[in-house]
Amino acid sequence: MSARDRILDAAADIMRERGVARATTREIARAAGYSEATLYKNFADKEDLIVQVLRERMPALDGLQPTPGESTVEVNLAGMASAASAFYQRALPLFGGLLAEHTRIATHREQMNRHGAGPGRAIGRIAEYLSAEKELGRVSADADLEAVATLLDGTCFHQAFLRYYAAGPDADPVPGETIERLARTLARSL
Amino acid sequence: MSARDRILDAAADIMRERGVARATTREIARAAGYSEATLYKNFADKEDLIVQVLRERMPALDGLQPTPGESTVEVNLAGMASAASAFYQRALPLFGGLLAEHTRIATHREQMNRHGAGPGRAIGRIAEYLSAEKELGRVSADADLEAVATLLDGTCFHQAFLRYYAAGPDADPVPGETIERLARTLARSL
DNA sequence: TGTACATCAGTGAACGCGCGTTCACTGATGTAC
DNA sequence: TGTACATCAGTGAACGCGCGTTCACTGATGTAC
Repeated sequence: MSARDRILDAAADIMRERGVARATTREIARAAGYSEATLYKNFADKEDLIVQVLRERMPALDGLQPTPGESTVEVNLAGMASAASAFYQRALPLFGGLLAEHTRIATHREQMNRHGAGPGRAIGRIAEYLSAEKELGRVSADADLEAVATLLDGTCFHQAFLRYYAAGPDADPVPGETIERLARTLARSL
Repeated sequence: MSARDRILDAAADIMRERGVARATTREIARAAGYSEATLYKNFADKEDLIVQVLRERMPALDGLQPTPGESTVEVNLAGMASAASAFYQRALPLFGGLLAEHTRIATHREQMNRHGAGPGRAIGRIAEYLSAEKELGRVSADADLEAVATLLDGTCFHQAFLRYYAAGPDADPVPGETIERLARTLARSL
């Protein structure tokens, strides 16, 4: 494992646990087992390090692609909600610190746009799935699929945020019962 | 207008525009038209100043109490969504910076709890309204009102977040059409 | 009415610490001949 | 096989700046007698 990787790991850990504002180059280097000078041999500056952590250590958004036609739409909605909220719970501690500085938000936004990622991406995927179900006739023809996707993703984000706010980076996952109630309610509108 | 008030105003402005991380005591004092020493005559330390800004300059959450039985439930839902998303758009620039530091989140959370405020408060109010409509028979008896309130508030929060992320503290409000589609979709489940 | 003193809003200038960043250097590992 | 040199990962120690914070001080405004 290269020094670069070890430093990225340490930086992600510290950003997650102590927050971006308290993540100093000294502490990151120390946690990685290197000197600060080595950190600067691998990254142009602290900004660069943070950007690379966000690019390379951001958790993946998996489990958002149920097979249309299988199981029930409600169950599939719940599955996607579970995946999305778990993703946001892991991503927020890394990502949230950006909000302290607008200039840094801008930098990050460009990175994400170029990378095809960024927040709100989940909405598109959920809407795609629902659209496929519509083709199959499993959701009503006049439902507003985009709105349903927006409601589901937005609420998952918010739930993750509330838990992060209340219990920090190691908060429990959003309870299954909550997720099922959200999915059931949204399914009623489909 | 007291020095204290002027300093709170200046601090709120700068936190909103440049972000909490870039809000230094020097710049706040300068914008308020006082010396830093005066700032420290009025506030114990920078932490204290920030806490007071969050307490005294946090925008109000108004317009969340439609009269049950009036207009239509769908229109009332849209009105609440509009109020909530406008509130979050104004609050996020002040509030968001907290996420950079977990210790500061904790301090703020205690303040808010003691104050009876904090995020998620809107959910209760929306659910209350829906409950009154249920009494009046304007929403179906088996609807999950708590879930509907959670979906509405969460999505407003997320929409505000997405706009803040995309366009900074002076982003346009969430479009009326978006809000209406969300309200219409949720109304279908009621 | 004048005098002596207390109070208080406010300040310029400095202090010290923490943090990002850099510099000159070392020791190990190729590599050419 | 040995020698001379290049390369490269890595470091200790320092530098300088920015920022939060404090200190000693000033000038204006009561206030008692």
